[in-house]
Amino acid sequence: MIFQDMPGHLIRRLHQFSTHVFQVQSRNAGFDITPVQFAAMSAIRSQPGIDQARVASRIAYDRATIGGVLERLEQKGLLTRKVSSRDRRAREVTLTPKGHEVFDAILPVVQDMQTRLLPGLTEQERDVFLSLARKAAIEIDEADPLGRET
Amino acid sequence: MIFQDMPGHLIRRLHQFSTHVFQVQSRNAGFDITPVQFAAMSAIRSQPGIDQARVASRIAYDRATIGGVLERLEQKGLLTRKVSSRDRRAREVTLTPKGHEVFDAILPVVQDMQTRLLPGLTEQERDVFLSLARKAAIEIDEADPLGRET
DNA sequence: GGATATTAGTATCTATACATACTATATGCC
DNA sequence: GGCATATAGTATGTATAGATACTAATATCC
Repeated sequence: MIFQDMPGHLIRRLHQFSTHVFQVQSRNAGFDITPVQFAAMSAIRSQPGIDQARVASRIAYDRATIGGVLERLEQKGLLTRKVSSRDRRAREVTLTPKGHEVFDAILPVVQDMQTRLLPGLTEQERDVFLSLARKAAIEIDEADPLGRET
Repeated sequence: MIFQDMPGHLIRRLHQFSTHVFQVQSRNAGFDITPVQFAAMSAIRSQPGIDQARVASRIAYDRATIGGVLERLEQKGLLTRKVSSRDRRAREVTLTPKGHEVFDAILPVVQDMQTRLLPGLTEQERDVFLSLARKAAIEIDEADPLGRET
């Protein structure tokens, strides 16, 4: 099998393009937000006060990576972290007003770009692709290699 | 749209799983090779003496990343780099005998794992998914955001 | 044939991405 | 309660991943 046709390479290529589009669109809209940062903010917005470990498992990253991501978001003033009173090991994360502002502003940009992540496919083909991707993703979540739980 | 259902997130999840499987299978087989390192070796094997920039464009990476990847492969004794006589800026890359050995040994492992990168899909579904992925990848190559040329 | 534009590789910088190990804390069990 | 175990976050180390800028060398154009 030719390397360029291998599933692994194809998947990587799609992912690379996906992050590329995100970066370009995000910057064009005047933001300095990465895909992971957006994902983290999305998780925090839907669950204010969530702790870091749960942010990580929600969006399927490891704790170490998310620690750094949240630190940078805090430095940008988009969120706050405070030690939980129930569990002094945990840090509860919440979006600041500025964080909400930025998220609300970038959300439509991110939603718009989703249709451009699979160029050259018709809407039907995209639907087929995505439903198969969802099916695989569910299986991956169950095997749980860095997946969620909870 | 729920974050977990967004195309961008699904694609990232598949990519993450794909590299995870690669890492595990590669290690289980006794190798210490990353997906990019395998990709680079594959390009070099099919074109001995290729220069670094072409390795990068063949496998759709930027020059800077590939520079580091090739340096590490050289340190492991899997390839050699020598300044081209035709173009003193370029470095011609070739697999060493050890490099060939390692590549030949890991190739079947990599080919085997390809069918496991989309768990939960039937063979037919996988074929559909992959043909759509290929279609999108071709489009991406033409737009050429970090893509090949040549 | 010399100025100009391109190109190959590297250096630098930022941000993932994840394994592993370590500290502090919490929980379970007896 | 006291101890073994598990968990949250951080620290450390390695490897991408790519933007940007810089140097050296080549190609192009007049």
